[in-house]
Amino acid sequence: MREPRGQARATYHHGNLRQALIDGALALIAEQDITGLSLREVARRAGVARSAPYHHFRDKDALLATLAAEGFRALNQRIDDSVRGLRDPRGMAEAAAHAYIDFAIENPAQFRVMNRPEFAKLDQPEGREMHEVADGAFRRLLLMVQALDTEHCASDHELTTRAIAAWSTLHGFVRLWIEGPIERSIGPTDRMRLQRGVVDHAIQIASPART
Amino acid sequence: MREPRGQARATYHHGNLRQALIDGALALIAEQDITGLSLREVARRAGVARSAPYHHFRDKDALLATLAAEGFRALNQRIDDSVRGLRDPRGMAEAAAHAYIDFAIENPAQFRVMNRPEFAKLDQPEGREMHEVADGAFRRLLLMVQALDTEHCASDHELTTRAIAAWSTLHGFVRLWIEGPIERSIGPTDRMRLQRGVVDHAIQIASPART
DNA sequence: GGTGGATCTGAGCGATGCTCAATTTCGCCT
DNA sequence: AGGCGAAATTGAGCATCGCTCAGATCCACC
Repeated sequence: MREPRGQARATYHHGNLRQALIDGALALIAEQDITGLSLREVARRAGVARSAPYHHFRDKDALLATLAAEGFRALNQRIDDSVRGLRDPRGMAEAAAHAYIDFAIENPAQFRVMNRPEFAKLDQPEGREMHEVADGAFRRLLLMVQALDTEHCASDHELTTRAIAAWSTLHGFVRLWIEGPIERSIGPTDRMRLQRGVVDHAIQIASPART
Repeated sequence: MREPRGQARATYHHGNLRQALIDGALALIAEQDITGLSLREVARRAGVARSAPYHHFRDKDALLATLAAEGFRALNQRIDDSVRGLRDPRGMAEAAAHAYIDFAIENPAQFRVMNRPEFAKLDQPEGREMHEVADGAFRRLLLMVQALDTEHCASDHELTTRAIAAWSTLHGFVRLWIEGPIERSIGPTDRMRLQRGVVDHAIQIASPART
C-alpha cells in the first residue's frame, strides 16, 4: 500500500469541478466580499490542489466574469418572473424595478462583481458572454419604458434619455444602499418604504410628461 | 567612501514623503485603476524602500481611505465653487449636479475608491475621517432639495425621499457611465446632451410636485 | 486489456502585504 | 561646537497569492 510515488490521491470530479468552483467562489464572496476571494482558497474549499482551477478558468478574471454572467442570468430571470402575468405597463415597470433592486440588495457581493468592468475583458470569451447577458437587462428596461409611451410617441432620443435616467435612479439607489452611504447619512431606515418612493420617482421619469 | 555597512544612502523627505506617496498613488490608479496599485510600486516611484510607506500609513487600506477622503474634499470644494454667486435654487441645484457628475467622470478611478466602503473601516482614524468628509456631500444635496421647497413645506420624510431619489439618479448615471454599460447599450453618445437630460430629470424629482 | 484524452497534482517563479531590528538624519539642548 | 534622541528610512524576512509546467492519474472506448 505505498503512496503512488510522491503524488497524493486525486479526487476527480469529471466535469462538475467547474460548477463546484463557481459555487464555492459565490459562497466566498458572500461572506468575505471580493477581497477574500483567491483561487487558492476556492481550490482549498473544493478539496483539490491549488492548480486545479486553472484547468477550468483561464485566470482569476475569467472566474469573476463567469460569476458576473451567472448573476446577470439570474437577474434577468428574476425580472421576467416578476412581470409574468401582468398586463398593465405601469404595474410591470414597478414589478421589474423592485425585482432589480431586491436582487441587488439580496446579493450585494455578486452585484458588485457584476459591475466591475475590469474583470470582463472583451477579448476573452467569458467577458464577451458576460456583456451579452448584461445587455439583456437594459433591453428589458428599454422595452418597458417604450410600453409606458404608447400614446405620446416621444422621440427616440427622449425615450432613451428617460430610460437611462430611470435606470440610473434604480441603479444609483441600489449602490448607495449596498455601500452604506444612505443609512450613514440618514440613520436606520425602513428600506421598503424608501424603496417604494424611489421606484415611484423612477417610473415618473420613465413616464411621458403629464399634460 | 565606503557604503555605510550594508545599508544604502536613504533619501530623506522629512514629512513630505506622505504627500509624495499620496500623489504617486493617485497617479497610479489614474493610469492602471485600482488593480495596479501596490504599496511597493508607490514606494518605487517615490524612490524609497518598499517598507517606507508603512511609517506614514498603517496599511494599504489606510492609504486608500486617505485617497478617498482627499477625493471627497475636492468634490465638496468643486460643488461649493459651482454654486458660488448663484441665488436661484434651481440654478444652484443644476450647477451642483453637474459639478458632481463632472468630477466623477473626470476622476473615475478616484471616484471608484471613494465608493468602496471596505477600505474605510470605521474603527480606524482614516476611515472615520473619510466618512465624515463624505457626509458633507450629502448634506449639501439635502440643503439644496430643501431650498427647492420653500413654499410647499413638504414633510421631512418626503424631502428625504426626494433627496435620496435625486442623489440616486446622479450617482447611478455616473457609475453607469464610468463603468461603461451606457455606451455599451446605446452606442457612442453625446455625453453632455444626455447628462443635461438626466440632470433635468433629477431636479424634477427633487422639486415639489406640480399642481 | 491497452490506449488516449481529460483531469488533477506538486513544485516552482515572481509579486505582494506587512513586520522588525538596525541604521541614518537632523532639530535641539547644553 | 558637540552630542542626544526622536523621526525617518532601510533591508531582510515571512506568509500569501496568481500563474505555469511537467508528470501522474482516471476513465471511456476500442
